[in-house]
Amino acid sequence: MLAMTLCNTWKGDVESLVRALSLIDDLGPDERLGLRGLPLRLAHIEAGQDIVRQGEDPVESCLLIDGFVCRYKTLSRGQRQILSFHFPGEIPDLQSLRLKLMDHSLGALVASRVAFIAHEAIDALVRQSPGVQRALWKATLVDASIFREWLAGVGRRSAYERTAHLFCEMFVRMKLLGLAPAKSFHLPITQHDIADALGLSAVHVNRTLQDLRRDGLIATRGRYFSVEDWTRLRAVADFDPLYLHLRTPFCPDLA
Amino acid sequence: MLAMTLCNTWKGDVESLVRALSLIDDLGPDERLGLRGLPLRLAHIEAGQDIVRQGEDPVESCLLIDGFVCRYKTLSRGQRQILSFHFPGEIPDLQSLRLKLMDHSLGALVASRVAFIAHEAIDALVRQSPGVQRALWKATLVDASIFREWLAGVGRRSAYERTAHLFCEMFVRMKLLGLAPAKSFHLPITQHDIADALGLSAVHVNRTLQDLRRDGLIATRGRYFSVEDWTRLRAVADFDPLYLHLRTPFCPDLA
DNA sequence: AGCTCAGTCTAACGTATGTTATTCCTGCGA
DNA sequence: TCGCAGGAATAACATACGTTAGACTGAGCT
Repeated sequence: MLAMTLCNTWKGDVESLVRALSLIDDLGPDERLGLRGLPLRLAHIEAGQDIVRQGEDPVESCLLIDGFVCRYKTLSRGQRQILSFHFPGEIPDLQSLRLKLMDHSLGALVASRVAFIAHEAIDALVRQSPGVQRALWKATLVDASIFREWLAGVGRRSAYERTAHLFCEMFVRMKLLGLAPAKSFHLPITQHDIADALGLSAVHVNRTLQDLRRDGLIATRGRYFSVEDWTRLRAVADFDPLYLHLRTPFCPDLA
Repeated sequence: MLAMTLCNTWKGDVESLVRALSLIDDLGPDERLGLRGLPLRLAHIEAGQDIVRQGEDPVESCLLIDGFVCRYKTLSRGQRQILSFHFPGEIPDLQSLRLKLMDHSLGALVASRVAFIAHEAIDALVRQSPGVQRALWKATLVDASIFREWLAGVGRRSAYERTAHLFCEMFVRMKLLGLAPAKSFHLPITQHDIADALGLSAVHVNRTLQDLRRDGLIATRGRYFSVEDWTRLRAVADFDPLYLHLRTPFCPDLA
């Protein structure tokens, strides 16, 4: 199979988007219908490949169907800062609908399936459906809110707290999307990726993970992570899900 | 005079908003007219006072007319992380139009004049003017882009580079707004504020400023800062104004 | 079974930055 | 003119984290 495959819309693909958007805004039947009608161009992305690059001027945005992607910046001396992680149902580069040039890159951390949606199509939908417009704007604002939380974390939290916070966020977001059935979840990222997300070195992430395990807060097996003590993990991380701006407040239904 | 004064609209106040929005999006005559018609509730904010607080659910947003404000988060152990600085003409809490609860606070760094605009009024304008809607969405996206740049800075740049970068950003943004006539500008912030913005300690900011001065990159006199060597400052900071998403690319008209 | 390679882990050492505490300015109000 | 207070500067010391280098582990491939 080619790296990029062109297909027609398959209705099931856009359901994850509807579900993800419903987490932060109330979608009526018309809005759902409008979203379901968006024309999709399906594509496969290999692990490690970029979907969009810093400086480009894309004419479509990318809905993640399956896999795991991150946004990142590359600085002058080659250092990488990961800005966000994204799960199926999210549109990581929705901002390119309004901002002409990409100020960062979007890359796949594992082999992923994405659906490109032409900006023209989104614009047309948004013009005729204020509800969709509202939901999409809100989605970009939640995005920004997560950047703020990360900024505060990198600026003012210790490596230990920061790492705990990342696990809290990943856990809650995955749980809401149905990607973390119980207390454990599959996060296909390396310690190096975690380091680049938290503004740390890979070595120190390793040390910190060991500390978190020793303290009984999390457990890891391969790339499966599990929350061993949600209450304490959350306390250590100073995690308050307010910044995720969820429509229905998250209640940790854990033993 | 009272701390909060109620007044009617004065047309001049909203011109700075029109000007600021024009930096990132092309406003037609209709859009300008719509913006000028927004009802304003003027207020004075004392230095050090909060305008909105984390956790609140405001029903209006705040256009900064005069002064200098910042957004910040307060973490569990009282540490403060400043998330952004804002100049006259900007609406620092525009996001509260769509996001119910504030995930951070907005505070005045000096005595400031602001104009509150009811969310209802903005919503009404946005419904009838897609152009204004577009411009405001874009403004929140530029906001997010700046958060990303700061995140990359705090995560991956040294204190020296990070401080240089802040001055580059402040200089360019102030110049575009007409607040930095020549190469110098008035930034009414303490070294402590700079520390909280860059994720550093105040002591280290002091050391770093001395280094920047020694190297002939900037000069400071009280709270007046000046760029002494734009080319080198920019190089040290790895500053690329792309992330400001300006409509007309910034050309440093410096000797 | 034996490679191979990516990823994890360990160790020793270096340093950028934080902490605490004190002194020194400087602008401003009385 | 003096006194005051907030901010800037300095000094001595502490440490969280980075760097470099190497050994270990396990999943996939032949």
